[in-house]
Amino acid sequence: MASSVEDIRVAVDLIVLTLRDDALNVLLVQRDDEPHRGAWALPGGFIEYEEDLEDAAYRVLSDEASLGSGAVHLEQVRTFGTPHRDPRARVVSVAFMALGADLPDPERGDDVADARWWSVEDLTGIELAFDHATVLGCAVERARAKLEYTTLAVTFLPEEFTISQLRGVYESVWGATLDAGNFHRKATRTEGFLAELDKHAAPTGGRPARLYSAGAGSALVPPLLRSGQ
Amino acid sequence: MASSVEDIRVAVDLIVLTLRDDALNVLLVQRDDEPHRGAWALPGGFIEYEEDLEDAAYRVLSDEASLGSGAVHLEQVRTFGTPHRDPRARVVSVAFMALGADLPDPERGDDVADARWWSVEDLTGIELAFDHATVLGCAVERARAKLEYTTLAVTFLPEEFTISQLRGVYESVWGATLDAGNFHRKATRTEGFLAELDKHAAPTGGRPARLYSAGAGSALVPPLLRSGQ
DNA sequence: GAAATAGTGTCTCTAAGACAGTATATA
DNA sequence: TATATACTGTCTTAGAGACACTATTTC
Repeated sequence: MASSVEDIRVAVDLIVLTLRDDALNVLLVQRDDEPHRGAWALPGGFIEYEEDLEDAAYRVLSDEASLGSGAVHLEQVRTFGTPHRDPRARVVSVAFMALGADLPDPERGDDVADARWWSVEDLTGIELAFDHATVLGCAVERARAKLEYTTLAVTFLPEEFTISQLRGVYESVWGATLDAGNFHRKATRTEGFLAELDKHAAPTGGRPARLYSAGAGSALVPPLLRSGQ
Repeated sequence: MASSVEDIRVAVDLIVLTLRDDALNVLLVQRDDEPHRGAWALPGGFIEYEEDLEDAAYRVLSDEASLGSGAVHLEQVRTFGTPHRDPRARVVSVAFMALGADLPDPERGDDVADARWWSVEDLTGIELAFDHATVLGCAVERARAKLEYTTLAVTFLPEEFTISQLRGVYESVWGATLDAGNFHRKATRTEGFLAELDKHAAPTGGRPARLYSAGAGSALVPPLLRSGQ
């Protein structure tokens, strides 16, 4: 039987990123079915006929990752649709990146043998199902790049945070060390990045740090570039 | 009859951009069928079962826009898939942006009443078919942003070009005026942007300009920011 | 010669990086 | 007191913007 356009399926794949122990982590599920049974994969699922792409992404987040929509920033990354990327059928998959703070350990969802957080760094060498290594790499690079010229870093932090925590986001995601003093000046003097609160964090063996929340802006002008490090 | 996932179709839409008379132009086709008969739309088409997304984009470029693949830079922008964006069926459309130099006037393709270049600026106020105004806006903003931190501007120019022509690309796409002297210094001293040729352009009433070709780099470090204008 | 376009020099100002110094907590 | 963390000040340097100046062509 010749396959035709009616056999093309549309899916969403999710790259759920959070910080755990100062390392960028991604949520993967272990496949319970062929193909790639037992391999780790990005959570994903087919879209329904009357469902927006974003809604499908939130549904997968809830079903496969047991994460509510409240605490995450969701953003489309790219669409992957090369024939035979899924051996069963032609699947065109829209990749979404979801960023959140302190995301919980996932419960095991449907059609999934296991689900857990992986440090992105530890994943080099581990083979993922389908083309998910490419998809993951694409999303991680997007996140790294967007820290430079947007306020995206705050989505990895709780509502209230310190400058040190914010610097920790940059250091963890970029895998670089930043000068604490210079970062402090840059973060506090870039308009729209932060909103200063009249509160301080509980001290951790030193001077208590002032708390901030996310500012009104979304662009960082001028940007906070990696290159100069 | 209830619609199901078998009725979802995947398409590509093309935002073909070039410069004509120092203005950013986009190629639009006039629809010959309902819905939106007579309205102007982005060229697009459904993907085939064994066809990569990029290949489908090149096919549409050739069929509907009568443009070969040689002279364009093709890049995925975003995927649009909100239900009812096409009233006939559920269509998930992957938007591709195609940039080229001196693209010719299109011949009229199949299923199309007319096809022509529009100045992007002149299009404000004109209603496009489907959600194509949003798609176009998304692509134009992407192109504008990528001029800042990539060498994408050279894709709007022929193989050999002058610094003035390159500055003209920035000025046309951004709709801004740049200082000629400062731009010259920035362009020639940013590593990887340009390759100096041992040739000069024919003079146009002044000192003949040196010719350059695209350099080996794709990133502009440090970037050439709009914000400071 | 004037006019037009190309390209360079120079001054100022912003902001990044290096790093020393100060502030405020705990032990 | 020492130590740890948070923050601020200062110096140097890179690079952007403003703009004057020189270079090379056509008319």
